[in-house]
Amino acid sequence: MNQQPLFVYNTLSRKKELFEPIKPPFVGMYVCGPTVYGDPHLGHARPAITFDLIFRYLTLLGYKVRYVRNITDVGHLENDADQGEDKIAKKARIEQLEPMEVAQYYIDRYHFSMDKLNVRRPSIEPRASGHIIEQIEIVQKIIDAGFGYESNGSIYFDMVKYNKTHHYGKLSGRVLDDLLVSTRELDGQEEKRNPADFALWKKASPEHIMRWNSPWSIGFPGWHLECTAMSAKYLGETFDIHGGGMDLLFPHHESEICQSEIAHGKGPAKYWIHNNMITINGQKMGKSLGNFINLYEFFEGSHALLTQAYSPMTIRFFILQAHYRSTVDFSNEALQAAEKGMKKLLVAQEILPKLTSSPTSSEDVKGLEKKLYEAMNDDFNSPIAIAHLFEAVRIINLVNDGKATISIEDLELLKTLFSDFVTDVLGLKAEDSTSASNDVLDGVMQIVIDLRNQAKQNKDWATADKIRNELNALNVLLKDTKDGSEWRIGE
RNA sequence: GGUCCUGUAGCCGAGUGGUUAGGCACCGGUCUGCAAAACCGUCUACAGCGGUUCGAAUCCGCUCGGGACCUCCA
Repeated sequence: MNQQPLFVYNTLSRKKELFEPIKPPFVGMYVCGPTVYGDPHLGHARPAITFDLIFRYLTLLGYKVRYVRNITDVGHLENDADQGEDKIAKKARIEQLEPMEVAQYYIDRYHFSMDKLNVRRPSIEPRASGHIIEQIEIVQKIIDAGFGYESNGSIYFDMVKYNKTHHYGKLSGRVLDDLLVSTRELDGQEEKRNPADFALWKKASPEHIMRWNSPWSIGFPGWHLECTAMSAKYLGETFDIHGGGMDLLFPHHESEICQSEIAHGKGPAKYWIHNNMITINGQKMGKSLGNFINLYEFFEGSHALLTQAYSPMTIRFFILQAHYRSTVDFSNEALQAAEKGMKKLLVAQEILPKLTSSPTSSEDVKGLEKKLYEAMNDDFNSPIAIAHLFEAVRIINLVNDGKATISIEDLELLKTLFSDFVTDVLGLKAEDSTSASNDVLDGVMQIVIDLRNQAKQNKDWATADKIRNELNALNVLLKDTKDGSEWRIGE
């Protein structure tokens, strides 16, 4: 385990801070998960992979991480946080399904895609609909404290009152007075004392099918409430890391802070970490823009913007090649470059166990180890870590070609580094187990290679090339070396 | 309009006030029957204009461009 200090960028302070868990070696991390009313798309992959990286790296460092990522299956409304139809209920109405049928269907689709991307499942994946009681309790606490008021059966958070005693906007930098001026007019605003107030509990209209009993009305919880309730339940009232996409910074996370400050008397998280967005041709993916590509389409290449299919690992590598706080612009060229680079890395990892050691090393593996930890300790800088891993790739290939030597200690260290960083932290793995060893296939390939070698000895290049080309067409690659021909499956 | 981020070579993408990021592509070389792979090497950069400094792509200002949030979106 590495003992160098870890620095993380905290959105609260807008700078990198030394990471010190509240109760080491335990780390509590809460990340806002998907609202399950549609297929997971590239935008869902970014936070999932970002916080998977953080989860995995903290684990490598020896922390005992409890990672909670919720599923929003109620309360997230169309058009406005306080108005409009519930997203899941709307889908259910359109497709004539139970709301929970819709949620389950898309949860399964989400899990399938995340598993493909080799995103580790969180420690706990709570659903908002399963925590209505906890949410009602928080609303009651806020009312009791005098910061929630009832209006026509709905409960709202009194922002103006809050701002007098607390610092509203500490996370997003928003100023309440500006919001009061710029908030646009919406239906139903007359229930609120102030347009900036947000809903804690909404009374259900007659057609609203997802509804629960509460002290105030039959209704449903406000969107921001679930994260406050579930994070406190599983991680405590103040925990280490709260994560999510930058688009959630305002108003969602800002509102969470308000709720937590009143209900618990303190902010929910010590470190706030936000991943940036993915853009397509320089523009954010968005429903209204109609330019978002779902992950199934990526895996199959079935979208007009895609010139080919991209494997889950390619997408993962592509995302990790940029720092999580930068926007990543999607393009076929960038994805193809990522695909090739990743294969180079993974092929080197396959070669690694076959290397032989020498009495001395001509390459600096220990320096590499230091650089890898330094990169990750600097706010999880995966692109730098990957750049250093390509240095390791060069060493592996040099040793494999007999152009460099490596000691037994360095070889073992190199294996450890690949296992720790490529497999465990970056979560990269070879795809398509079709290349898994298979005695029959090995035997057949040996026969084919022997036949081709005979042709080569007879200088029958036509036959030798024919065999190689046709194997190529089957995605079997031949590589002629001094010691004979090697083969592997894959481009 | 308000708040904030950003502009790096053909493409993608790191970065520090003074020393090669890295990947993909291109070109040349080694190797090979020819390839592929690998390795070696070359070549394209820091939006523009000022300022601070011995020195700035890196700090400051302005201009131009791109983006995010303020509405649902990860």
